[in-house]
Amino acid sequence: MVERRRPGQPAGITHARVVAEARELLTEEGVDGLTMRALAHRLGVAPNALYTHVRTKAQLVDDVLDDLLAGVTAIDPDDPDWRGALHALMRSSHAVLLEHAELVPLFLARRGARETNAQRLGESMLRLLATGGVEGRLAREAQRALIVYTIGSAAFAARPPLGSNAETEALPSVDELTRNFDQGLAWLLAGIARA
Amino acid sequence: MVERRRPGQPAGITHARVVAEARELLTEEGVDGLTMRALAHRLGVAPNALYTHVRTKAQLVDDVLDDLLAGVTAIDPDDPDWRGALHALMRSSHAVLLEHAELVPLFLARRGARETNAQRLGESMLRLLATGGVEGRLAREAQRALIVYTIGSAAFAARPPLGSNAETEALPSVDELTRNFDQGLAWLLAGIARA
DNA sequence: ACCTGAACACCGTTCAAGT
DNA sequence: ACCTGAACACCGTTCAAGT
Repeated sequence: MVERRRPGQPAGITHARVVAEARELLTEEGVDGLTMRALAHRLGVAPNALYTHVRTKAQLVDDVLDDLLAGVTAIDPDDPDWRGALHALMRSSHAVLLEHAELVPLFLARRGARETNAQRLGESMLRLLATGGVEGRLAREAQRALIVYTIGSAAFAARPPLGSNAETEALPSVDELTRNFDQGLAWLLAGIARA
Repeated sequence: MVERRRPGQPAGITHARVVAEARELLTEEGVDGLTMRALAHRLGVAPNALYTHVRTKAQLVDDVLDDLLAGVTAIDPDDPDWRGALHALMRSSHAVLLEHAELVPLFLARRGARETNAQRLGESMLRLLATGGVEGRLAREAQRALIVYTIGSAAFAARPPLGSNAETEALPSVDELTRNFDQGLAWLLAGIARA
């Protein structure tokens, strides 16, 4: 806390630490609490020190999201049960995004932040669709529809912040959100499979 | 411009004017340009004067979105071709949301801003689904899936702001966005109809 | 390269006061 | 009720400088 440091004295900050601390700050204080200044304070550093490790706040948000996507359960992209594997992949993505649902709308707004993990997932999806005979333009559209539905569901599930004035009308549980998600996903996959 | 006004002198501002001006500001300057201060400036008024007509900025955003939804093409909620009518309804919603796509992620984040126009649309959807024999819990889930997909598609289509550093890789046209949207919607409706 | 102090150019919102 | 002036408590980011 009282750590005095003079200019030039390194504080042991890395990009990974910034992202990890951002995630913690996010879960504790919500999306409005995620500010560069609060993040710097947590790391025991001056606000502008962050700019050594991160280009902008928007880029940081992208990095947090992609860090989140690293937690998606791996599947076999050549699983002969392509529809089952695709369902599992999207379900895991949805679950992982729910962890920071508040952040997801920002993700949507930035058109998907094509970072490494997101790209890898996209490729797995195309592989599975190809196994099901869905290829070319149609595969691209199926991929887009699945992504939109999955990210959209997570964003839609974003809880209002704790001190909200919204009627306390028993927000749906994670379980219920997942069941709802599953149902729509099944409809979508059924449509795609018959294409 | 040089209109001097003393405290108490009304400026002819109404809630409707604030919303309308917000929409114009939004199309001209994008979502980052939509600030209370810029909006007040446009209306020739001090920033805090807006708080006579609007409770918070978040509420204003909700109002703008609902104002937007007023533009959705009316359909007959008892159309026997329920699937066609539902498709048309969602397509029109999608088109209208594309007008301020940048704003849509905020809409998602606020869980749908249940204002009057949004409610009316939701009821039409349930009516049409009932005509198709989809009722009760399943109807609720179909409604949710359709809304998530429609709003998600619009949000996903949000153009990066003009001065973006994103590779200028020929962003999809509105026509193409609509075709893509239609394809996924058809899949979803096919799945729902077979439920 | 990595950090600090200070500053710039903003925000949304509130408060007290005037008509 | 409707507006103003002034202020509060913040923001993200940049610049110059120090090691």
